[in-house]
Amino acid sequence: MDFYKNEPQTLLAVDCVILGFNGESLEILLVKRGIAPERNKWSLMGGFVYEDESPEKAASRVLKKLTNLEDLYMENCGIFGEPGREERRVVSIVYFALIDATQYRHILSEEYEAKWFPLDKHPKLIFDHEDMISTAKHTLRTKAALYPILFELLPEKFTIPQIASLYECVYNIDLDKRNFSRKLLSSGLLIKLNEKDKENSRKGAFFYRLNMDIYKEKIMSFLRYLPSWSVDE
Amino acid sequence: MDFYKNEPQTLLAVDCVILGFNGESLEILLVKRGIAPERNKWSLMGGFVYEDESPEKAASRVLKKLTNLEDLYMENCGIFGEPGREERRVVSIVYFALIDATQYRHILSEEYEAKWFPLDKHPKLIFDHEDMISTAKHTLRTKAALYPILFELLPEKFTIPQIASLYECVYNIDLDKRNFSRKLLSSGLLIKLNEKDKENSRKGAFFYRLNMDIYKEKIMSFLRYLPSWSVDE
DNA sequence: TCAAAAGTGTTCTACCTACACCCATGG
DNA sequence: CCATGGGTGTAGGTAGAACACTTTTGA
Repeated sequence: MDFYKNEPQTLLAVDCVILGFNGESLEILLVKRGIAPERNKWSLMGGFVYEDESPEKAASRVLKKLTNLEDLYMENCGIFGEPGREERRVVSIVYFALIDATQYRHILSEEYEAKWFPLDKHPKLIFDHEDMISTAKHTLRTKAALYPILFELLPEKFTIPQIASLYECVYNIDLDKRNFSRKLLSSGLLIKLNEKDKENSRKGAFFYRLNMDIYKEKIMSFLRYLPSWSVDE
Repeated sequence: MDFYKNEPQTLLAVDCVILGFNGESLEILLVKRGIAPERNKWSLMGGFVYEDESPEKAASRVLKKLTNLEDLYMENCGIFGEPGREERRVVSIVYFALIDATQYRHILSEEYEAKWFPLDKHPKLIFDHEDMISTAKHTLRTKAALYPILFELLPEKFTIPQIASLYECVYNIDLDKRNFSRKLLSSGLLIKLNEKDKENSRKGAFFYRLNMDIYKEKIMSFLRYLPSWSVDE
């Protein structure tokens, strides 16, 4: 049978806020748009959702097409569907993706003109893409407050000073690295390696890697107004 | 100009997980589906997104059509777009809505056969609607841990025991009401009224109402690994 | 040997938890 | 006058914030 025959159809797109950490600050990957309208202007990487794929799948596909990377951390962070947001009616689902530092300067597809920009200083973007970045930032902050997802931005081996400066720049704050280090170590999330990073200091900071078992289980939230033991599920 | 002429179009729908609190437990509002396919089976209230409205607007419209209520607390909590989720390809955006207790037994539109069911004991639903409820539950818990949104489920005047039992049933836990009460009062969120609720106990519990100024500002999250003062924005 | 960054120890404080106990009231 | 649920007082513990201090190393 052919249901919903008279219902309106819509152009459905995805746009990706692609974030990376260069060790000092957050950057965002933008592309020069290849199609009209607004051709040759900077924008988020995006694309239309095909009929045989989910929006999430479309976002992965689009991301892979640009970066050649798969299995990135990705999360929906908003839907932009105001009727007037583009010349034609397009509803866009926004995802943010976190790219880890080892793959940071990866081979971008030659097909696109893409470039990393400082997150807080990038060119003007088309349509409502700047709003999309704002919601992505907000979602990232909220999410990172409850779940240890910022590790997705770090290489497999990382030091505590590294992740501290990542937190500093996501939240735009100044951390007491001494207390931060202890808090993090007490979480059980990290496994110490017998190796130091001598690049960035005389003494050198130990490398750690994630304890994946614990990482996956750390789906605990702080429950305001609730006792802290009350986390089930 | 006519852009995107050859791009695929999609049926875009919204589905609403409508939650209410009867003073004892959470309930969900379901409807008997009026159109094929799956006509006459229980489902979430939903509808297609029109060409001249945003998905959010569509959700409000659909919600109002069923309940005659406007300006409910509503939030996106997922997108369901796997190709095989319905007979025909439909991408559905899920919203959850919280209905406050005073409007709880409101006049449902006569157009629909709608009924409140206990959230943890409702009939089988069509398609992936049960998964939608799961993600809504999860989003509600996460959200309510960071923001005081559960007040949306209570009437304008409410007692602390009332909200305590609401928290108990959202998180499926047993609270120490004495400590809960103090914690809540110290938040500055509540304004005490000179009136007691004598319905539910001999002594009677004082009514409170929300301090809206503080309620709106309480967009603070607990930032794991971060000092608590580090909340900006 | 000095500067700089990594990391440890220690104190102070705030808050959370548990629980004893008091309060108000209707039957 | 007592059972019931609302609410306060308080003590002990835990965790965060602040910061002095030690460690490691290259220049």
